[in-house]
Amino acid sequence: MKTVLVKDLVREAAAYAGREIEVNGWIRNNRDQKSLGFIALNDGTHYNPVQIVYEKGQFADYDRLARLGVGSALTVKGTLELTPKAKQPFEIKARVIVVEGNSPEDYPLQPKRHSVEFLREVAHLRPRTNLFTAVFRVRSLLSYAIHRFFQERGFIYLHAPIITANDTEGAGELFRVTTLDPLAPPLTEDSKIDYSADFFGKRSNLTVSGQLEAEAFALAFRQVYTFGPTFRAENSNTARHAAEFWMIEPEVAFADLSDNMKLAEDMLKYLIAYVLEHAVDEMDLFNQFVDQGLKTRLERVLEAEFAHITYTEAIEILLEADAKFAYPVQWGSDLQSEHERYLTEKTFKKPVFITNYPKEIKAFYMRLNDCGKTVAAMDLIVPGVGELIGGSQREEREEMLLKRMTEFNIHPEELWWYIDLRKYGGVKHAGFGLGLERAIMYLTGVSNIRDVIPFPRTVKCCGF
RNA sequence: UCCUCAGUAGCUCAAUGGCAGAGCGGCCGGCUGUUAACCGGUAGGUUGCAGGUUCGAAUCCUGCCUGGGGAGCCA
Repeated sequence: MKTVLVKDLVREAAAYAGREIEVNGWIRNNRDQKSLGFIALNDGTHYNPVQIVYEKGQFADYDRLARLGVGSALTVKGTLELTPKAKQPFEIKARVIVVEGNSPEDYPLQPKRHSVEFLREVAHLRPRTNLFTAVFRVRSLLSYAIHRFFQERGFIYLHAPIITANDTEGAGELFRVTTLDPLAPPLTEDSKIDYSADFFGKRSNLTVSGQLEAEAFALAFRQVYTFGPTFRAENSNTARHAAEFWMIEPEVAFADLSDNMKLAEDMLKYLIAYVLEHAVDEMDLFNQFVDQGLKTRLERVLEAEFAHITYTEAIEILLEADAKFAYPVQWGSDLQSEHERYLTEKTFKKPVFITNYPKEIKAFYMRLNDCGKTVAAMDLIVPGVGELIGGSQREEREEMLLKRMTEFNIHPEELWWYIDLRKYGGVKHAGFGLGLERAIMYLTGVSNIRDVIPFPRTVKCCGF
């Protein structure tokens, strides 16, 4: 007999009504009475478990079935019966129950609410809980939706390298990649580590961004995006930072900053709509147990035009704000978390693009505006999460790029190929970075990044 | 890295200087088709670790460890 998946039963229960079927899965809950018992069995294909009914008259080993623990794996053969008056739309009246894998009484998950902190300690079992089932199904759906969005628009998917020797971007601390013996590395004449003897013949590290490589491909394919793991060795201990996370970085040739923002807004709305449509049960769970304003907020975002303000306007709003900030507001300083939160949660109550930041507080590759004081950068900040997207129009003028690199103390010879892109058919182009995990947090209301990554890597934490 | 709060049964928590407890889960029993079922019984503790104050410490003090929240940095 072919095993039927619960997701198919849910979709066309009537077609299976009265028929003998086989299902298998793991026990979420098992309760027995004098003459019959009920098992909630989750087979991994659907948010909801299927109810298995077993009757004493049918099973010689009824007492043993009644004692099966949560987490046990079963194969069940029986008849599907529609139960329109009950909480569940259908159930399976069992004829045969085979115990595939027992789960003893020390199984950590109970049929009750657990704290997310406890569940992090059993990261190998937490995907069997309602919350994490929902989170990781949404993570998968969202990843697919991201590919769909870009592929539908003709973007080329670029696999940017994971190991690089670009030591110049300054986006956080780097994880060194080396095959040298840490106890006895080869030394140069002046007693420094001789990286010319290392695997790549130079210092190398895990990527902190695929953007520079994406620019090269954008100037060949016009529209590209990267989607892959990114690594930062920053000693930051917050609910929004991980050492290993996934980033999406579109890059578009012949595009300026306003094209860039249009793309970001279209993308975010597409992703929200996709998840609301394809993860109905999961979104209901988040809305009920995690963040009660979630669905309403996301639905409003779909209809709203995102706000657009310049950095200078943001400073003016904050200076006039009726709020006390721990950090002073002044033109030239970067916006603090509290400032961003005020703008997106109090002033606008929706996503806000902030553009044209002072050149001193942004990266060297961002295009200098005509005023000479600001660069064509944009950050998208959203309620609850803060910065979700950071991007810019890139500096396509070779002379200007070299000048900016000098200001940032970056040696041109280390990025000779990046400068070449300006020399040979350089055009205006723009792109941005979206943190996948931040997007999941925004879409689910889950407030800790460790709870949207299957096996999170953070400072002092690399278990599993 | 800084600030801050917490750590008591498998889980969630109570006990604030004087006998270490409850709910859930586990185990045993009962039960009308249950829905995180319900009812009864029962087992389960080096109160994070080390030291100190005290007649007496889960409770007060010091150090360390672990975790949460916030900040910096950023996505």
